[in-house]
Amino acid sequence: MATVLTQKQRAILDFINLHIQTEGRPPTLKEIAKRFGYASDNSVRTHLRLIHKKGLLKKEPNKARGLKTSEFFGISSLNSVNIPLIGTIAAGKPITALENLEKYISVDRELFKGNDIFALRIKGDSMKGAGINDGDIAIIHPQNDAENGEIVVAIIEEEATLKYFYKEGDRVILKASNPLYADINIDSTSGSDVKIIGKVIGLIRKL
Amino acid sequence: MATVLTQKQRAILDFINLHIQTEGRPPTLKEIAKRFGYASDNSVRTHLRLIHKKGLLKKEPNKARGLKTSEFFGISSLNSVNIPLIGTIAAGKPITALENLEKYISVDRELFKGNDIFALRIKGDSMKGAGINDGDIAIIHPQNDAENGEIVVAIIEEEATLKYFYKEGDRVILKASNPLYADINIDSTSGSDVKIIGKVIGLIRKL
DNA sequence: TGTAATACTGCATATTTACGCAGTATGCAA
DNA sequence: TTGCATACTGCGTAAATATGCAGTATTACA
Repeated sequence: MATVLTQKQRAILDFINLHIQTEGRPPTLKEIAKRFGYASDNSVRTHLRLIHKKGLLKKEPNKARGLKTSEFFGISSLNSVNIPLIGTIAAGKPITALENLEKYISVDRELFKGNDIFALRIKGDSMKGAGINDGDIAIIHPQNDAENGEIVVAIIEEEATLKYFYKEGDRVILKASNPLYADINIDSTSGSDVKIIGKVIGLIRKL
Repeated sequence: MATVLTQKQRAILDFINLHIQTEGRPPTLKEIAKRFGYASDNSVRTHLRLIHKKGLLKKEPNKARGLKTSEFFGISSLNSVNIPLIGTIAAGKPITALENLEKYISVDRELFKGNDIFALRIKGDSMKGAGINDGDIAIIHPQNDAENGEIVVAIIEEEATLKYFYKEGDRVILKASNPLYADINIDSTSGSDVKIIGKVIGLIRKL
């Protein structure tokens, strides 16, 4: 008898599990009580005590949201990361600022590795020759430098633009793959408004 | 320029993520302060505010352990689906058979919707004009038909190939975007070996 | 019938936790 | 220099949260 949960207990345990998975934190006693329509959170406590007796719940005393379910949720084994998708660039703001945020998208964490990677909605056809089309989503690793031939994100006149990166001595040349666009030269001496903020490490397209 | 997190901010964000994953709940301000040796939890608060400004952290005010990292925005892990990545086609097997499986990859479920969608590693440059390069991963929705102009996966001589799909009365024409490849006509009367197995709904590229 | 386990209410209190305010220090850029 | 963003301390307070205690129903079961 002592190994099986009653319906109520099962429901409460399920709710706790779900809460952790969706909210990233366990519920409080009051939140559980509210969910099940209990007037007193003490009702919940007796249930929790019983579930605990049956070994399916741990509790750290005197801690806010101290519940732990034994069915350790495998978020650590999660193979995706949510990264911000930047739609438009707001003048004077950090590129990943809230103002620029379109939404979050989920990408495979093995495929696109790195801290602080983000996604950028591409406008225009300057990189069409490289298979990057208008409306595509580029995955960006933030960095200020790159290797020759890599594709970087440059902020030119408040606009994020993709270009091929080439370095010749002290000079940096940004080339579009589309010959209609002129090369951009960045001289280390001349103060330039062009900033390289990252390197393209991947691409996602929705058809 | 603060496009990226500072080292401290990154370390704190990582700690929060790790804490959620290992403990099942976010840390409190004091727990973060203790971890980093701060005497006052207010130090943490300023850091959190800055991380929040950069869009990588949410906070539910007046809640114990109210922090949410971007991993847990929305429905967290439910944000993504794992789909099989098909590397090579083994003769005589269903396309998603184990023999063909390269691995599983995780994709955003909002971006690529549908049951039984799978990923296909693209070989060759027959669709280069459409921005699909050799080595790209195409996201496929299984279906036998399509609309004019859509890109489909056809099995031609035991090889999965991408083609534009066109229908003229009873005839189906498969065109490559690369003019070096001849069109393929499928006549409903003639027994053909060409099979359309799905439609390309998206693309993922690792650079 | 009685008794034990489950299920629930209500209130008071202690602890945890978040937050507001006031201040110091450092590096960096105009 | 001034100004500004980052980095940090310390204190006081209010809200959130857990817990202790006392009690009532209901159900299952011996």
